[in-house]
Amino acid sequence: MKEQTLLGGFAIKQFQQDLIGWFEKEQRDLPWRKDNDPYKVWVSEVMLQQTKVDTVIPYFQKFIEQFPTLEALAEADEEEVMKAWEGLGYYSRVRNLHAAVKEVKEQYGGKIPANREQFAKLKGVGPYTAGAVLSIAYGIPEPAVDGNVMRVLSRIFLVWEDIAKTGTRKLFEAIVRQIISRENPSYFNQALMELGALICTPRNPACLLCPVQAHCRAFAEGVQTELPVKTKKTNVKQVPIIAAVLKDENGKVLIHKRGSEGLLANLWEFPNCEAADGQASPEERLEAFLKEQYGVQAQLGQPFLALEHAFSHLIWDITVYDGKIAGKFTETEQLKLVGEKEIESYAFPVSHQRIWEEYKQKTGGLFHPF
DNA sequence: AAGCCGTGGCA
DNA sequence: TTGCCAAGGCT
Repeated sequence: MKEQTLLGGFAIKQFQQDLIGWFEKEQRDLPWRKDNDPYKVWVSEVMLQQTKVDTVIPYFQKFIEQFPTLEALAEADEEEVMKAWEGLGYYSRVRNLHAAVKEVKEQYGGKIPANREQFAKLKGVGPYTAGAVLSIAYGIPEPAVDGNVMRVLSRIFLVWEDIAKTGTRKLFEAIVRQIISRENPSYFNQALMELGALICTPRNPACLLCPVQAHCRAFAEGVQTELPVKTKKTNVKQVPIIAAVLKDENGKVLIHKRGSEGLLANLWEFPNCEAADGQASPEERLEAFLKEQYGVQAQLGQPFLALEHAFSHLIWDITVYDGKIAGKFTETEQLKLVGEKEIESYAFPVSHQRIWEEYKQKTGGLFHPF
């Protein structure tokens, strides 16, 4: 076995002691570490997926205040839950969490299952989240392999596999299963991640302060900055977007709810479409789109804002017009006219929050009849 | 398996 | 300024 080759001569007990001892002394005081309530641990782990601790803290506190228990979240309205996630990104996380929590309430009597088989079946619960919640909340010795853990272990055991590849995680899980503390799997897993966040960082790891320096093969060979191996691919394409803040004769604003799949699913937005490459003028194109897709007769005014918004895989170049709604149309669940005050209770992506902020400034928040 | 899915911070 | 990165999961 490859793992056993890797582990040859490795002082497991001493490593556990050094690692956990350091964590007991140096761990950060974080809001989700105040107790081991499985629900709160779960919420924190979902929020922390691909998201920095500093970003998560205020969201976590507000979320738990608003939905203190699994039942409270299960019974909450979708719109309210989306709003609580507004600005955090990766919005399918919260949709899946909401569905999963309902599932736990109905199928497991509100108790989060204490085994990987059942827990990992829930929506949005993958191998990492399952291991994290099971070990932290229930003390079960399951691996919780995230980016931190792969980085730390790749250095300690000199693993040159590409961590960008899907299958590589399993190799690290196999290692963790052999070295995890059976006495305190919670601290062991958390310590590995905390070490990755504070000491064994991607660039300039603080090896001189590292509690497990003596166990680290990368440090011994002076190659810690070459690990982990991670292939990158950046293929970001630009997408031109035409958007509009449209008011009716009463000064109400038209907003649209995005579909339930894909980018920014279920979030609200100001009506917009992709700009054509050349041909028709942007104004005409958006007006035609509004008529065809929404049955809305609109008359665009002037562009008042141009902004660029970068996602991980694409860039929106948005030109925003003001304008007015000319005729009647039918409001639906996805297409609403709302008052200026009411807008703030809907969840918008950051790019459209910016549009609204800018619009309010330009108009002084007042109705103007063009 | 590889591409999709957000956002803000930092060198 | 630009690219890269952060406690991943889904399809």
